[in-house]
Amino acid sequence: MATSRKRVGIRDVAAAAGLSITTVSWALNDKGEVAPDTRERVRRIARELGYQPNQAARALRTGRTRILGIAVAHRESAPWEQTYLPYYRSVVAGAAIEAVEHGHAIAAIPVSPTRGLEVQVPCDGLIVVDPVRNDPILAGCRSRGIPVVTDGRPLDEGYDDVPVVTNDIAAGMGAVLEHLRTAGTAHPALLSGAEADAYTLDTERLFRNWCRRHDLPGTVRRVRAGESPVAAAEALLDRGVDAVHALNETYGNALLLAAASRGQEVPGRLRITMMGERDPFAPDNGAAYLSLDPAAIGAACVRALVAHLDGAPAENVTVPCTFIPPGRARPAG
Amino acid sequence: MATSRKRVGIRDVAAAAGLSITTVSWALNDKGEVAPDTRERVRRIARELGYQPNQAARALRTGRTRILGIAVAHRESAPWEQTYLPYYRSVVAGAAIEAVEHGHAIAAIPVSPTRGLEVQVPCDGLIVVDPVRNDPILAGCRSRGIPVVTDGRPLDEGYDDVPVVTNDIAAGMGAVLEHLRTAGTAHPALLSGAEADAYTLDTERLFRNWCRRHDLPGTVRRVRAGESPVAAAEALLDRGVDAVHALNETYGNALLLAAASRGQEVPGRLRITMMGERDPFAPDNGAAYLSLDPAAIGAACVRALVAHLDGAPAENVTVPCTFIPPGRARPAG
DNA sequence: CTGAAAGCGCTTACAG
DNA sequence: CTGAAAGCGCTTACAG
Repeated sequence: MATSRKRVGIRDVAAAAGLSITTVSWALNDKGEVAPDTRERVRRIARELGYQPNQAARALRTGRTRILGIAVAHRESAPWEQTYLPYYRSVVAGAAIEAVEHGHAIAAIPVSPTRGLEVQVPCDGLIVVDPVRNDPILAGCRSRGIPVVTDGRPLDEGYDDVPVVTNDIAAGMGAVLEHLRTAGTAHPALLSGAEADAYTLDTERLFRNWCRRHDLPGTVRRVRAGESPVAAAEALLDRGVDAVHALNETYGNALLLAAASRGQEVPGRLRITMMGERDPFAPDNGAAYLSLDPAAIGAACVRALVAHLDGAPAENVTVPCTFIPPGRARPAG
Repeated sequence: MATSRKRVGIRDVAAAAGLSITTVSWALNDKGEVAPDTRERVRRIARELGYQPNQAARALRTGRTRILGIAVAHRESAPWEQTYLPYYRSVVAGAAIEAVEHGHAIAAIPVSPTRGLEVQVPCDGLIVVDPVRNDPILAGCRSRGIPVVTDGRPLDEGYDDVPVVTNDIAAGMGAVLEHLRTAGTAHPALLSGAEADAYTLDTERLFRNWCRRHDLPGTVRRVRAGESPVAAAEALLDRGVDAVHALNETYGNALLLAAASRGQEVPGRLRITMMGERDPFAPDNGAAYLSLDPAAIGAACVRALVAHLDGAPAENVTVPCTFIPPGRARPAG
């Protein structure tokens, strides 16, 4: 028998059940008033026929696609691949898993640095990761009326109505700096980046304020675009610092490498801390970690965006980070 | 002036240009025959009005959504978070970037282990990562006629028409085992996993065959579901092996941890190799890496799927992996 | 070269 | 409780 390869639609279900498509739609979507046994019968037939509603048609009709986009602001910048990508990947993974719980899916939205946002994907709202100064993505969403949630505070004016999910950098940096102070640092430093996002700026500000408060000579060194993180780390160590916090794992690993090449033991005369995800099964490398939990951030972004789409007022969320001192995972002895 | 918040549609563009929507659609999509200056004028007006075509309507009409789904087979298994997730994340990232080049977007498709595939996202095709035995996702796509590309060979029968993208495990394991043989191993081992996918099975087979060929006592130890990788690694080291290859970074790191707790130097009496992405800026940990390049895999999957959707015959792709001996990234001296 | 009209597959007032 | 019909915003034969 030549089974037609055409997809079964709501009409086919209606015909098989001897009902109108209205009743089928209502029975399947728990809308309107349908006799209980009719509802059951329709569902059974739909299942037997393998009916899958055409989501494009549904989206056209209802105006909701149940797709949430996720976009990274400084996607095309040179250091992105090594530094921000792992974080971004984890945010996406966390968002994707959480989205399922709310009946949504996550789509990665391409952002062209030249042409800006090109939302060819029909999505109900957008998660913008690490917005930068004069962010073209935020501007694009604003002008098109696309609901937005950001991971990281927008730096531009006029986005007070946007729900923001942030890492608790203040508490996290507090833990890091307290750790360094307890270890007796006399010359702390920060290996920072050139990207102008709230995370970078806040980290630098918190570091500087803390140094001022404790009357310590704090050095902030930014890895320039295109510069090797290892070269920057070596330059920093040559200035005689005794404790360095790194903005991300790439910079932190570069510091470890630079320290090793100079024979500086970590943690010893030199302390290294970094933002990053510590693999609990990896051997100790001497560094302390400030774990950001990007998957939790992604999940929080989804919850905030779904609530926003449902008309809830914008509410900001702060996700705690965890300080992991060196040697935590090393087994006793 | 009370600017209506309604989205501007093709009708608005047509009205502003004094043309029919047909001409507007053709001018914007480079279809049909439109006078060159008419085309330009339409485009300018569309730009001025900020017209963004409704993708749901377009998808309903054309039957193509320009969305590619990506799903992981054993998503819900317990060890997934630690072992497969990083790989999967990188595949998704690579796929997302490549998809842009082809005018498509990537959507993460949720897979319920109980209810199987629930494609609520309207996608033109699906990338299935690491299909397992009796894979419900593949079966779901088959029955619904959704075009598929897999990362990793399907284990089930009847998917000969599916394009497959694979890591060149054979060459990669060849490099790993040659490295171990040169180092003089007398008792090699493999720390493997319980997941029945082609990658795991092929790795085990290649290892066993090689041991047989070289007349060496090869030990294969599988980390059981729920078992601590570190405990498994310790149990393996207690059997007096002198070289271990780990299926992934989690297991590799567990081996490093177990070796450290036993005071076994790596690489020394004990050699450790693992599949995984070596951070070029991380200090040497003594292990050798077989780098899989998951981002390249993701990109290759997208290219294969797009070609498949365009009617090209199924063609398999093998992505090379790179062997990185220990100490590669350590600076001289 | 341009336009009027059909229709993609749904959901949802509205009428019985 | 059920059905006939409108319409979401596009693309595309078809007719001029």
